[in-house]
Order: sequence, then C-alpha cells, then structure tokens
Amino acid sequence: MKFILRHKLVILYGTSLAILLLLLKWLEVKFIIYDHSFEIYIGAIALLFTLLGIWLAIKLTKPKVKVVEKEVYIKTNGEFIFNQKAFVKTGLSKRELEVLKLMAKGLSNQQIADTLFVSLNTVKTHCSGIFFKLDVKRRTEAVESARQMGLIP
Amino acid sequence: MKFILRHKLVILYGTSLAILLLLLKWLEVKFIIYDHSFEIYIGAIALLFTLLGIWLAIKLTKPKVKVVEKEVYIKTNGEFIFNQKAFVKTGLSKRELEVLKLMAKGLSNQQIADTLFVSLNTVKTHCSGIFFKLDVKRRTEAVESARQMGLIP
DNA sequence: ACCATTTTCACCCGAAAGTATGACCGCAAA
DNA sequence: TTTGCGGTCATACTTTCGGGTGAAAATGGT
Repeated sequence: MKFILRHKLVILYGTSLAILLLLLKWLEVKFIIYDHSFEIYIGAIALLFTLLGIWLAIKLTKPKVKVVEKEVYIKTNGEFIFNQKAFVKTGLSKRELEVLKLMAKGLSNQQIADTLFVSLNTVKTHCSGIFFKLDVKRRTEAVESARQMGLIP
Repeated sequence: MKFILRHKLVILYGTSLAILLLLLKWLEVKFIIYDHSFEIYIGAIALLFTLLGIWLAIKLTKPKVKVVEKEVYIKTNGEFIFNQKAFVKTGLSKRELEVLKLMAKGLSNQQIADTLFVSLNTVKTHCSGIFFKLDVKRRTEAVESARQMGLIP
C-alpha cells in the first residue's frame, strides 16, 4: 500500500500509457486488418530501447543536483552562564545533565542512547530521574524548566 | 477541469507518444512496406525509442537536493524579538504558532487542546502541520528549531 | 574494604505523541 | 461561482515516551 502511494506518479504514467496503447490498438483493429505479430515485435523493440535509453541516461548523465539554501539562525550574544547553584539544588547527576542537554536539542531517547553509547533503557532511566528531580512530567516541560533555571542555554 | 489541470503533464506525455506512434505508422505505410529493408525500420525504431528513453529519464528524474546551510545571525540583545521574516518563510499559520508557543511551554497536546478550547485531534493536526513546516519529527525538535529561528523566546 | 551514589540495563504496561486519511465549514481570492 | 486554504474534528494505526520495579556493575570517598 505504501509502495502504491509512493509511486503513484509512475503508476499514473504507466496506466495512461497503457490506455493510450490500447486505444491505438483499438483504432488499428477498427480500421486496418493486420497480422499482429509484427506489431508486437516492434512494440517489444520500442519498449526495450526505451528502457535502454532510460538506463543510458541514468548511467551516463551526471546526477542532477539542486542546491537549496537553508538559512540557519544563530543567536549571537547569547552569553549563557551555567547556574551551578540551581544545578546542585536540583540534585541532578552529571550524566543526567548530559541527557538533559541532548533532550533540549530535540533528540529522541533512541538518538540520545546512540549519542552516549548506552542502551535505550538507560536513557529512559535517566529521563525518569530528570523528570523526578525537576518535578515535571514531560520532556518538553523538563527542557523549559531547565532553561528557566539556567541549566541549559 | 481540475483533473486536466492537475494531470496536464501526463496528458501531454501521452499525447506526444500517441502522435509519435501515429507518425511511425505513417512512415511505415509510406516507405517501408513497399521496401523490404526491415533492418532500417527496426534501427530507426530503436534509435527513436532510445532517445525517448533518454529524454524521459532526464525529464522525470528528480534532481538530488543538496542543502547548503547559510548562517544568519540574529542579535538578541537581552529581550526577545519576534523574527517575522522567519515566520513568513516557514509558512506557519497564526493558529499553528499559538500551538507552537504552548508546546514550547511544555504543555501536553491535551493541555493545549483545553487551553485553546479545541479537540485533541485538532491539536494533533496542528502539530503535524508544524512538524512538516519546520521539517522536524518531534515536538522538542520543533521547539528547539523555533527558538533558534526566533519564533519563540 | 566498605558504603553510598551513580551508571548501567532489563521487562512490562499504559499513556501520549505522531501518521495517514477523509470530511466539513467559512472565507477570501481568482 | 468555483477554487484554495485555514481551521475544525474524527478514526484507526504505529511509534515513542514515561512509570514502576528490580538489579548488576562501576565509581568514589572515608
């Protein structure tokens, strides 16, 4: 089902082509009486060499590259100062702070796990610790809270 | 009418192909039938359709998108200034921005729904729009991205 | 060496978040 | 008037998150 959705254009083109060919065939039958083996042969040749052409084009042409400029906004004089006092007060461990930072970057637990080379379960445990110590229930809340306390930029 | 507009490319391709085939038919009748050199005919077909294949491939292959990051520095002298330019560029609607703000505050979808007096499903829909327009996958990512762009404090 | 803490990992389960799709309404622009 | 878009809501489904619990290593200070 996903395949169909993803390639609906291709399928559309293909179907249109098939319908047109059928139409041609019908016209042919309608107006001209023929021996069809020759037509089939020609059709096969045409199809084959069309595919050859496509293959050639894909193989021999340099891949088209479309350059898209993406603006990255960077805040300059942010001057973040880590609030050591608040950090101690929360009772967060160093590791938990690390996780918190990555969390604030918008990473998923799995991505954090991959970044820190630990298992997903470990990250979850850390998250639980963070949420408990910051007295929050969700990661977005944790990030907001930590930001206000000056634990993260 | 809508159908025609939307699939004009398909129709164009299909019609061109049909015309081409008719032309071939005409050529066949005109020159080849009386002459017995099928090789030339086949060769012409092959060449033609090879070219067609190349043309198709060139036309239909999507160019690779290369993203070039362009750094834009925003000065944030203390107070938050809303980046109108970035906001317009994202294509976010006003409502979506509202949701985004609440999201950044750490609210759950249900809480956002209650705040805005809409259903949970509606909030989810807005979230999807936000994620799509900000090109992110998670709410924390969206918040981080929006913050860097100066959409939220 | 001992104890406290931290860090690590596991399992289960329910809740929340996110995806995909379709539908309806109102309003403004073409 | 038709079309497009924003906003609303819904259903069904998948994935991620978070809670609860337990427990084995590693770490560090006295």
